[in-house]
Amino acid sequence: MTLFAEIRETVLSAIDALVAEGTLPGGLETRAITVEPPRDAAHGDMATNAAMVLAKPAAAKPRDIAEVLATKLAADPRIEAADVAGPGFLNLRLSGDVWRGVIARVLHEGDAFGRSATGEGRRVNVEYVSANPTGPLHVGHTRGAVFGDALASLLDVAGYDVTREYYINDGGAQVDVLARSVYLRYLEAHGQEVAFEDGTYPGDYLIEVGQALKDKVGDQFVGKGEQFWLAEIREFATEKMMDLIRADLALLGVEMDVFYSEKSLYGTGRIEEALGDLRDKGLIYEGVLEPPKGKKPEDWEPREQTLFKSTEHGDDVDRPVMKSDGAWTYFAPDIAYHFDKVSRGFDELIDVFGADHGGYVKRMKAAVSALSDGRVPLDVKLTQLVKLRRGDEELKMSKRAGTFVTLADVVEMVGPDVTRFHMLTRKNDAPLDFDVDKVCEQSKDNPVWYVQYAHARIHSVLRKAAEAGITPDPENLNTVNDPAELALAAKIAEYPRLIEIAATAHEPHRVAFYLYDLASEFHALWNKGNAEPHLRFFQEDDPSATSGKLCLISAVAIVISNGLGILGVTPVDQM
RNA sequence: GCACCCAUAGCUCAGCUGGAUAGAGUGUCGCCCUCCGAAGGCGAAGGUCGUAGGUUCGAAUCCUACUGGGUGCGCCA
Repeated sequence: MTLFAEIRETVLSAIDALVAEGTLPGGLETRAITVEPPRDAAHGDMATNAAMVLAKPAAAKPRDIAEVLATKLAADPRIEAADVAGPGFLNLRLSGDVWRGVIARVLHEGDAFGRSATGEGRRVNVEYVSANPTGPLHVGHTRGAVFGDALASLLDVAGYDVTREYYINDGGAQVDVLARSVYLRYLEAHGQEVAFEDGTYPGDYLIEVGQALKDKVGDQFVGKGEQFWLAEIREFATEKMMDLIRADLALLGVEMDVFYSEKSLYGTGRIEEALGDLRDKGLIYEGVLEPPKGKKPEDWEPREQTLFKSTEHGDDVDRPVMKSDGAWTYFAPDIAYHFDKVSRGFDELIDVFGADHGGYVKRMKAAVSALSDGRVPLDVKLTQLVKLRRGDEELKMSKRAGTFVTLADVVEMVGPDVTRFHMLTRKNDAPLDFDVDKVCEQSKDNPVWYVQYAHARIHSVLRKAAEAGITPDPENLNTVNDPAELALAAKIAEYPRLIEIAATAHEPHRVAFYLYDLASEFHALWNKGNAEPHLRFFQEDDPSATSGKLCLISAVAIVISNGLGILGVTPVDQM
């Protein structure tokens, strides 16, 4: 339980006591009562809206309720002061012992500090990256990979049972294109001149795949028609591409639990089974769709297709699952795939897509809602574009020219830690500027560096103290009592609550912002030591005070390390 | 035409799911910098939270309608 939740319990039992005394009427709804850090620290350590929430049902003035509640709460040893403010807020100031207790707890729990039980062991599946197996990952995929991975870690820390999953789109036309492209490289490896027409992948990365194919099969496909080699090369090339992608992900430290093949859904009855489930629910029918208004395709003709009645589950129009020639649309295997996820017993599903899949969200939610009878929520997180630049120069992507910046390029330029952290310094649904020069800068406006610097600085002090034979010992915590020091401890106390909020909202970027705040406050306290020597962490003639202060900064380092762990960034001890 | 996302300080962005006087970095201006670890520190100015309504004790946050930007819209996945 977080400190905020503990104090909330205290508030609730104070209310119960007031009810028992007859000061407040019984049967009050207390769900809306919150205990939060106030926006302005000058207001105290925590604030509760209890009086305002209870005012109406209790038929009393908020400030009057706040007054009696304040008296009750002030009797608690942990609460030093309870003041009524504004329209009826109750501002609480906690005793120094509470904050010193937080520090001791962090030291005791170590890397378990911040772990939470909010997930209650619920099984959640996070699907991310899922790039087509037709080439190396590029910057866009990088953001999805980092976001999905951090979200998965965040949920794990919050007590969920997390599965990280990659859906391999190896069942559609694009892998045929891949196979044909590899065939061209294969012919090239045999010394032939080849031309890459539109509709093939001209990228250099296929050269070695063509060579590898030659090494494997010799010249048996040369001069043969597609029917002799397409299936085999498709298989061969897809595997090579997945090797490539796995290697790319490894550069970022991303490891999937499950790679799920789209192809495995075809010819195995899985698609038919999933659609059968929808059919049994009366959600599949033959029909003709209206053309989209405004932007009508040139060659629009009304066609009868097999449709999924997604409008019954919140979509705008029904969606085709089968083309007019009887082949499945891409939506059909996706339905089957999500049916499979539901069948595997997940309590929650999360899909991380690129922003260009925005139009796909409603139908996917509709499908999951229908397949699980509303039991399993699906959250789709869209990651917006990454604008990669070096200073004023924009590093452009062009598929036609074959010049696209790959994940490997980015990691090579700035390293995995900087890549990961920076990709998480923006909400997933906001576009991201990634300046490869700026993210490596060593200054305060570079959050990655600033957070790492705080961690390194702390370890530097710890090393220095250790040389003098001083270590952090909670026995000496009573020497930590300056308001500035306790304020830093209070910031640390926010961490577990932040994790719960970020996990519930599926927003890992909050962790990055918190770490920047925490690092700022640590650096500020450090600087304050310049003017006020008693705040310096290393006190020349006072080992016990030093030891107490070491506890405080050790706790900061632990929280930074834990937070960075969620983001997948390695904390450094020196720089 | 429709759907989804976005709009907050000159610039880049936070804002804890409805709370108090809306915050940070950068930029501008003014002081300070013989300081455990240098790559700075303190302070000031800077806002009708895109516009107009609505919901209520209370709105940047929820609802509606507009404006502007992005993404997408039946045999591409």
